[in-house]
Amino acid sequence: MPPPAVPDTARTPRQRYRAQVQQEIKQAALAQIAADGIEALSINAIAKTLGMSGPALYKYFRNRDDLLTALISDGYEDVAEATRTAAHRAADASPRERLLALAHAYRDWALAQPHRYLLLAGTPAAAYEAPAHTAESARKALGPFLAVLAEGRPWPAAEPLYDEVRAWVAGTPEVADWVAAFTPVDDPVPTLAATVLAWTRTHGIVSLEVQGLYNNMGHDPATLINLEIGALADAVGLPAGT
Amino acid sequence: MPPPAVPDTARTPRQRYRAQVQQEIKQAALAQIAADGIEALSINAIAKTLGMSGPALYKYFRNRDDLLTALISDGYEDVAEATRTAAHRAADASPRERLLALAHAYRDWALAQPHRYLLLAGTPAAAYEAPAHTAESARKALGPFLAVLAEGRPWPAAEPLYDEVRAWVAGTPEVADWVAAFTPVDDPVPTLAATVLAWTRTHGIVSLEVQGLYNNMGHDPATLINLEIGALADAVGLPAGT
DNA sequence: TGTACATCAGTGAACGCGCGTTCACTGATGTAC
DNA sequence: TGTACATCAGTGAACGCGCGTTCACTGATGTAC
Repeated sequence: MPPPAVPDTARTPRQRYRAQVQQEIKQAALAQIAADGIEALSINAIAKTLGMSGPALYKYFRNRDDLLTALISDGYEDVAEATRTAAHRAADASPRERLLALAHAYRDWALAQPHRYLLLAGTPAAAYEAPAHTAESARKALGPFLAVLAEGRPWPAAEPLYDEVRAWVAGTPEVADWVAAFTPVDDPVPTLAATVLAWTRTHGIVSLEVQGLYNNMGHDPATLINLEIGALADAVGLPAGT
Repeated sequence: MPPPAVPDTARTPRQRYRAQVQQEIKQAALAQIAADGIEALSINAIAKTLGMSGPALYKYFRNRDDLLTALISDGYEDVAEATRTAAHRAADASPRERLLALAHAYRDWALAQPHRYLLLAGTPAAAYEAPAHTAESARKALGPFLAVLAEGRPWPAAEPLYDEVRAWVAGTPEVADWVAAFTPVDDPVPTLAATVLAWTRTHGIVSLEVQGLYNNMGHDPATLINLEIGALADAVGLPAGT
């Protein structure tokens, strides 16, 4: 896990220093979660590993919940970047292959840092209330799926789902904007529905794998990705040739 | 949530009393988890709600981890019973409808008690080590799926998965026994593979729903179940007529 | 270039808290004869 | 039926612990003139 770059918005030395310490705190927090789970996340323990006193962290985060929120936001950004990168890297492949590449990128991200994946998709922390921008962050990660699936055609069996998605789009303009940002498709409904399906299938596989529930079952989850996402690509008629 | 019956193995009054208090402790623990999340599970707090002193609980569970283990085991038993019940209730329906009934039963169980579902399929507790019988418990919940899916035929696209599952069955005799216990099928491989797929698809939908990640998306997860599990039923050729 | 002031990172002491767990005990319930 | 003993549920005191968070402070860094 490479240390995240300090944003360029930090102009003055003090701002840059501040941003850097903030990153160090988050890294230490992630290391702690990776080692002992989310319930072990402790302001005091983080401070100790950084060689600071506990109260010093309050100069950087208002409280424990704030820190947790930052970690989750970062996670969404990071997985979104992972899928975006995969999309760029596979830009020349067939739509079918691009879709598979996205699903595998999602899985690879989760496997490389399971504790972060569980931060986003595990048991929601009771005290933690998802901030309003969570939905938007999730959309970012799914955007590349939209762009690929726009090249498919409607799947007749999914008609009941289309009806529901149609009402959703009609009622929430930002969703239509989101689709438009990723693809200039006429009717966003089949594309959106297919994206929900791709997300659901990928998540189903990845979360069972990350949680260890596939243990002692003899299959490779990558095979499941190929099968399930491949079947979805076929269902919506994504071209497989170059 | 009806109070679980005290097992009949408790013969003497003392044993019956003991078993009953043990159930009450577990119920109080679940209530606590439901209210404040798993990290709020506390021996002392449970004792307080039951009007006992903290140390008294140590007469019933060796420690906090033991209690957690019991809750998880109970959860597996309970969801297994839910799918079994659904299987019996739908015994006269077509195989396709029976499969859908199982998936909906699994979802309904999870929605009725999300905190318990997350105990089984959420973020694994760091300190908690899954006991050896977890895999066996999970199998019980999936057994009814096996029984229905045995009535399907191989799905050509799933061939790569079959290869992996074949090796798994060959290497672990108890899996073959498990299949045999639920259905007298000749070649267990396609049935097992289909069961893994049914589980994965159902879990993908249910876990996103329970974790609230479908929030502000306008679809009914039940529609997704029908679509995804229906598509699987079609892929393996489960008869739809009566 | 030097001085006066403002900003702000970080400290150390202190707060009240609830946690899991142990221990020696009391007193009620059950058992053997 | 009565007595002696064993079992065992439950208590209260005590342990050491680490937690999140507040507060008044020091001292270094940056800014204005």
